[in-house]
Amino acid sequence: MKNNKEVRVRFAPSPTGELHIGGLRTALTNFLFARNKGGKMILRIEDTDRNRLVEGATDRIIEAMNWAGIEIDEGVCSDGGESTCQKGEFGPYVQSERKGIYQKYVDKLVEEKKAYPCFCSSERLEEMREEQMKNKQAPGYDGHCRELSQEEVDSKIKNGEPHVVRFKVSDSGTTLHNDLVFGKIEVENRVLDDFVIMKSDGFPTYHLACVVDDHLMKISHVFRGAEWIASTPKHILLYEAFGWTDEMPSFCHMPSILNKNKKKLSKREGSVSVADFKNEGYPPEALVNFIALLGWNPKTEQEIFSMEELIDQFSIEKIHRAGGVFDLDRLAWISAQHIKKMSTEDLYVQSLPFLEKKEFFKNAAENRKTKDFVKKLLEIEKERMEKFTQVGEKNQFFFSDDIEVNADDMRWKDSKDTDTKENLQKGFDVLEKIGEDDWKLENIESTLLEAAGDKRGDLLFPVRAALTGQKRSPSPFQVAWVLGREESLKRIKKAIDSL
RNA sequence: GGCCCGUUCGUCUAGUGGUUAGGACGCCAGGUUUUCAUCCUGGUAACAGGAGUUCGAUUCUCCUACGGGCUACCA
Repeated sequence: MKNNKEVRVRFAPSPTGELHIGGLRTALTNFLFARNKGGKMILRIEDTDRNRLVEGATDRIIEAMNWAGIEIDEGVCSDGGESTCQKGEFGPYVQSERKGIYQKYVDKLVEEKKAYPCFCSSERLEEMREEQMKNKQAPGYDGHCRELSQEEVDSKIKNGEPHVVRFKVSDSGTTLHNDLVFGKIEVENRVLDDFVIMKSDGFPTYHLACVVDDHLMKISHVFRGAEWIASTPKHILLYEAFGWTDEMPSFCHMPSILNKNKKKLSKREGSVSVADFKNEGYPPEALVNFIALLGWNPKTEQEIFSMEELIDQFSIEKIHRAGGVFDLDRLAWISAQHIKKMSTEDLYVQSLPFLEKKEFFKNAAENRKTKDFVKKLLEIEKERMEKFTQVGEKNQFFFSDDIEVNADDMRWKDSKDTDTKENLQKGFDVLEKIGEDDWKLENIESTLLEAAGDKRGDLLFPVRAALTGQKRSPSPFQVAWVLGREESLKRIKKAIDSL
């Protein structure tokens, strides 16, 4: 690979559904590399399998990438609305719009006898494979149509017989490629069969389309999942057949992402799409951080990264080979770290949609739904949150007007109800002296601590319980601060009266 | 079955021809603390196995095992 070549990488998903976690990793790696090298990031849509198309999938893939903060310089993009657009000089960037281009290149190979039409029925192919399996042979095309005479081919085509085009793979020799992550990978050509490059519906297969496009779009580096390692020799053979080996991109395969039982991540095991994680309330930076660290390591002890830091520190040499297990515990921890670092304003903006879905929030009084109130709540929940879906969940007493609290829950160690009552009254008295304007966290804290003296639990515990109605909760200072003077005093009063 | 790839604590990983094999998550135990959470300290736990090379292998080579991928007119 010439190092003066402009870095151009592409993420090339098929629009068959939501963007998968594995897809996100591929997209992210492409993006990090492009940004690190000052190159271009291209989005190409590979929709040559007409049977698996899912309507709207392209939009959802772009949406997921946007959410994750992966930007596209060229190719298919979102115009901000419902539909997609394309930008760049190497378009179109949607493969179904490039049918004519592929046809031209396939014709060229056929002309040069490097490829040939194949009329074998799927039934025959299936039988052939069964037979091969039975004889413990490697299944593969037997070359049946390789030797068809020109007349036979012409007449079959004239009769409109359906056919595919196969690439002729030599029976001898080996194909070698130097993978940037896995190193030298050598395969004997005889284990490769004459693979299909053009399907009977006139669409190219992945192998052909991807090679033609990567060449025409001047792609410098191909980052893709390890599942493609085995077919890379086919692609190299194609580059050779076209005479494009000089400008062949570097191949860089990424280790697989596995689930707990070390199998390739699949839907059965729970969330696998980026949209799932978004809906579960993980901040995008957290998912990105987590995914970046699966199969890549900065060689330092840093664990928490912003996108900028990832771009800055990315390098291919730090990608490793073994597959990695997707560990939700670790994601949760990384997510908590990101949330802790967020500004309260940012946390508010991101978690509000989740809060608004909750019944306890919908049913709350209007003065508990204000931005001011929610931000105060978030200020104290920031330290306890792993994902946005948890917002308010453990502290619903903030939103409810009649909380119930009983004497047992307010009892500090083995004190008596009369002690509880006394301490609540004491708390009430000192808090009442704080004016509305002075109702600040520091003031509340210092006032209560002063009143408590060296017997903190005796005062603080019942006050906290009276304010929350819960056995566990944030501190009485924080709760009182969020709740406000009036409501706090009201709750303590109510608790006193209940004793 | 064939081909290709991989293998360090349960998980993510660092690392070296001679190290007490390091960090992080999780878990456990302590501490701080009014409870919860945060935070701090400590603990737990790994070089898949076998040969070979070597004075010495976790590190280099080979074999085996295990795991994964591919083996489609899917990508």
